[in-house]
Amino acid sequence: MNKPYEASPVESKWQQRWADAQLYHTDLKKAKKPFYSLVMFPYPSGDKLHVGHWYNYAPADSYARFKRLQGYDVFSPMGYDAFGLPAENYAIKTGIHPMQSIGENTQTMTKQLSRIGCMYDWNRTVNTSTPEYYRWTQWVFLQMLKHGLAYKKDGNVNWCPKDQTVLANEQAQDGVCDRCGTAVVQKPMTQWYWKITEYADRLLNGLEDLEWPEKTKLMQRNWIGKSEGAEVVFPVEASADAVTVFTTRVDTIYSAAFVVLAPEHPLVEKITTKEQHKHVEHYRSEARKKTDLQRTDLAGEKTGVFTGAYVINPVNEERLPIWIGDFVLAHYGHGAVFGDAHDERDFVFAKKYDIPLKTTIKPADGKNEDAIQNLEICFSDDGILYDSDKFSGLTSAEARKKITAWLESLESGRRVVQYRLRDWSISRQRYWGAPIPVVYDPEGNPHPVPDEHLPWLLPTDVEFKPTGTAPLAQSKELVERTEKIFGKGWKPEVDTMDTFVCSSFYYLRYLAGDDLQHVIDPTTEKHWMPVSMYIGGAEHACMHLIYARFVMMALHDFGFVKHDEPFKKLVHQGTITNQGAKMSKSKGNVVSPDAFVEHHGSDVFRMYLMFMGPFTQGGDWSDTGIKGIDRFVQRIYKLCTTSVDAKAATSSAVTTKLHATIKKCTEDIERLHFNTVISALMELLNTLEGEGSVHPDVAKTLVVLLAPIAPHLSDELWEALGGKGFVLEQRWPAFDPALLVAESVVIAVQVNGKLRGQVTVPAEASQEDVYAAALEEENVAKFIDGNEPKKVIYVRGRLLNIVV
RNA sequence: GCCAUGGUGGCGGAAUGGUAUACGCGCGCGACUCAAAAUCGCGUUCUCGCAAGGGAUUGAGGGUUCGAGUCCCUCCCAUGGCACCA
Repeated sequence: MNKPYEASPVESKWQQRWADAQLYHTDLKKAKKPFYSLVMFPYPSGDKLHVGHWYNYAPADSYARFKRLQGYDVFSPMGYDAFGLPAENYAIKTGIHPMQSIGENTQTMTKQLSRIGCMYDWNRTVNTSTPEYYRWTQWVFLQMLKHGLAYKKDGNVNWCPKDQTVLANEQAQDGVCDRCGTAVVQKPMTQWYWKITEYADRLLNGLEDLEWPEKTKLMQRNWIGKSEGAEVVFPVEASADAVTVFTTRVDTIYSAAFVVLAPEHPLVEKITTKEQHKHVEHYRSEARKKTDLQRTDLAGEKTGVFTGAYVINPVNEERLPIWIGDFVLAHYGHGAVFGDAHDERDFVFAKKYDIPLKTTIKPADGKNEDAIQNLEICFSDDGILYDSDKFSGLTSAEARKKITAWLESLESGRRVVQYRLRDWSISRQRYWGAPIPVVYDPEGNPHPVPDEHLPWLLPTDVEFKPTGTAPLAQSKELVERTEKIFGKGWKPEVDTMDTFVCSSFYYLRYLAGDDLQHVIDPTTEKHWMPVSMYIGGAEHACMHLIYARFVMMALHDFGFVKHDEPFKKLVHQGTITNQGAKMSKSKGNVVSPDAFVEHHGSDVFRMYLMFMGPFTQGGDWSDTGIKGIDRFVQRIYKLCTTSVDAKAATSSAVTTKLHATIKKCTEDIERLHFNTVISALMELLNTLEGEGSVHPDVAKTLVVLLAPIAPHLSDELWEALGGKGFVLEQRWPAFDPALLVAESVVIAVQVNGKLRGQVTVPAEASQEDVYAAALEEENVAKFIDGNEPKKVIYVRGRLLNIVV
């Protein structure tokens, strides 16, 4: 009687043996074939790991194990992105210091992570909230400052009234706070910014060579939002002032009918006439009250008011009224546009306010020409110019070039490139983050904290309750420290850094270990970067994944790293939902893996998640079917412990299946299709079970194929089969293409493309042989019905189609 | 509105232009058992037929091809992203 496989004791036994043998410790210096396998590090929350964590980490680990079996020196680290709001909010609620709760959370989380059985090298880990780590966050800031990429600016910032902090544009998409969903308001404030815009072109061009999902690249391209066009200067009538506008359609300039400024535009106050002053002021104060969300609500009608002033169109001296409208964005281009009949939005705006329009572009195909000229419909595509002086008759594309050149010669315009990307605001008025290492002299000028004072410690004598000013402002210790080092009257910066700064270079600090001399030792960086495989959520497409690229490029330019892209290959795992909704604590639909892991073991649970479907697809959670994986594990255990016999013969059918399985597993793990890897192994098991007994070599190969997806079980079986060492120290099997073809094959026989029978022939049979065999088939003969075939198509080893 | 991805049994899903529905779940029948669970065997897209076999079928409709889930066109639906960017 055979014993069933008992996962729990076996799994803890192997986890202990792996740890004792330091099996997952990678010697970075000695590695000959480095493979840097990285998953986005988690926030150490107090909640237990949920199904989503397992769905993310287990397949990533299986891929890393596969690479190790293929002979790579795999480095697979894990750590914690520990600064941030949740710990601080928890502290506000309970009074427990974030340092304490984070410390406890990382401990329990590490324990839970080890239950998955991942090959993490815990000799090198990071916790972004420790002084040893954030001294480097501060160092990066100082480097940015030194190289002119960090600056302080007054301006409107995205402000979350609930979290009482500033948000980066990337964190305030759709006008709501990405943490709590509260509507973001604009608030004037002095903030530190990093000049990510200086890297816009490189961030855009660098995408081309990255093995990233096209979708993600597209999202970054849209976020950077490069657009080429022209700047045109419109002098204000009877004034020395001028309005500069940006346009991508300078070919339409002869049809310009009006100009619209953003309500915040600095010229508004100066140019507004007495008669219009009241209306304009009223409109501006209303605009200020609106949130960004309201202002960008597409359903909302475009509104505006006339300022009473006019500009002169430099190309034809026409007088155009100046309006203000809140659909014009102050921060894009010059916060001003010209309006004309060839833009849908302008067209509607002009009709609403009875501004006279004229057309100067006609469609090349002449379609709807009358309706367009009569201003019944708006033509906004490229076409042919008319009524445009010497440019009449040109196509839009030609006209754009020539008009721009002409404007340049008149000094009334020039070719420019605009980006939608804005500089990264990194200041946060929160406690639980890396302090910005800056101090102010008595005159209020900022000075960097010199490197020798790093880490510039986060003070502990503060209240966590948000008041709208930074919590660090209350720290007596920080003020005393500043005065002691820099002198009387010097004051510390009291803002902390956005946590995305911490995570923008952590992949270097894993490699650096406890190196306190360099952010990363150049030899190690050269050898190990960029990350070979980076796995994480798609929600970071325009945040972490763009910041990390920017910081890597900057560090490259400062001379600290050789590479300028951090992540060569990127994959996003799919999302696991519950009843169609994303799992979240607030919805109360989070599924805990604990009960399943306890009952079936980690291997079964890992495989079950992988068996659900392709890794990048995700899916809706359901536990029906976990039994199927459990049966698979029991059967494979039974086969390897009771049916292995050194005297067993290996049939050619088994050999063919084995090599086909090796091929399938190799290819499908590479493309992260673990679901089909598992079904291929099930098919192989079905074949082997039909054999009675199995040769140890075959069983061992099966176990190695199983190793990436079921690490504990495969080591247990490897040992049971008398294998030496750990299964992970074996080599991934190679398949022999010659053995993929069975001795005899089943050929499908079609008549006129419809399946009418099957014949079994030797693999090397010729078309004639197969055709002859097919005619013997009663059903095939019936459908040919004595007709002479017009055509016979033979696909070797697969199919014969007889056309009559 | 624009862009992207997808739509296959009762369910999760599989399929280099070449036997659609692999693998698994579930379900049905049988074996073992006093019985049940577990396990094992057989069956399981729909439909007509006792059977042999026929017909239909990959969101809908067209097209290319000896042959289309796969390629092309039109449309419908779902999900994700972007969305006053001049």
